[in-house]
Amino acid sequence: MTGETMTIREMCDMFNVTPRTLRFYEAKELLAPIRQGHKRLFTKRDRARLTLILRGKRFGFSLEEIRQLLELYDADDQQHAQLVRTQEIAAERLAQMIRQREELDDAIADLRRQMDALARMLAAQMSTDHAAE
Amino acid sequence: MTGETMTIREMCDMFNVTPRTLRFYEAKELLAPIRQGHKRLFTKRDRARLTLILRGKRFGFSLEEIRQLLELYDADDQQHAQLVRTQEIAAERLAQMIRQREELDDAIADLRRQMDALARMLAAQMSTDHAAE
DNA sequence: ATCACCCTGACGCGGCGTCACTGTGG
DNA sequence: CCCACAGTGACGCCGCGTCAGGGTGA
Repeated sequence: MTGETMTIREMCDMFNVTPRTLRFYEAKELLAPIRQGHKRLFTKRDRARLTLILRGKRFGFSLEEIRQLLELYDADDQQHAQLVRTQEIAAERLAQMIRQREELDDAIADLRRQMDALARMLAAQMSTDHAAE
Repeated sequence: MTGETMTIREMCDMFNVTPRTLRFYEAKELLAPIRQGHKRLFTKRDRARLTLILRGKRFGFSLEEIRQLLELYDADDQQHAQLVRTQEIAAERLAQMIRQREELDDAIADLRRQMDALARMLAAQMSTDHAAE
């Protein structure tokens, strides 16, 4: 809280994650907080990386894939080749997400059909023996 | 293959799952194949249950939830209360799936924006020093 | 001495994949 | 005798949650 670095608590509050998550990301080499004694101190760099990590997760990348993307991103200069590679990877992910969306739509339509069938069974029951109750 | 029962291979081919999956479902008490010696033989009942299991998975139910639904479904007579309960559970699932779809849509839109930004960076690069290459 | 927070193991879950090894029928 | 298939453990993966137990500073 010297303005520069943050404790684990502050990070958690800022990004809405748990301490366990931050420690896990460190173990997986996604973050690299410095130490004050045995305590972690998260730098601006960690903040930037965590932002990218959480964004990557929303897109459905695995942590290992995210680690590799961060590596690309980390090379001092944004080389042409790296940007192109990133673009390819993103395009693949997008395609998968779109497929996923189609499957989800199908499943939703299917579930609605099942629910309709259920509703019909209930209606049929009502109009027979259970009607007197 | 006496027409009545099927071997694990036949089941796998029919439902497009692996032997490991069928054994796992048995361990979780979702299926209950009979035995011929030490070999499994899957009955018509197993086929019906597996159909429901795979359908449940598409809807995003956990195997444990599916087990409970199969229990309801198994009670000899389709009691009114059971159907109503099933309807409630299905409605909750449907709501979750719809939320999930919204999140997915947001993520897709977000990824597209990121990709646009990337494309602009590449375009900017092209129009400067790398243009000569 | 208490309290609040930090730390480090280590195990658990869900849904299987993947060995390694042992029958068994043809 | 061999091969293809069946079986049973048991461990691995991913992304953490959740203890248990110990340290540290106010």
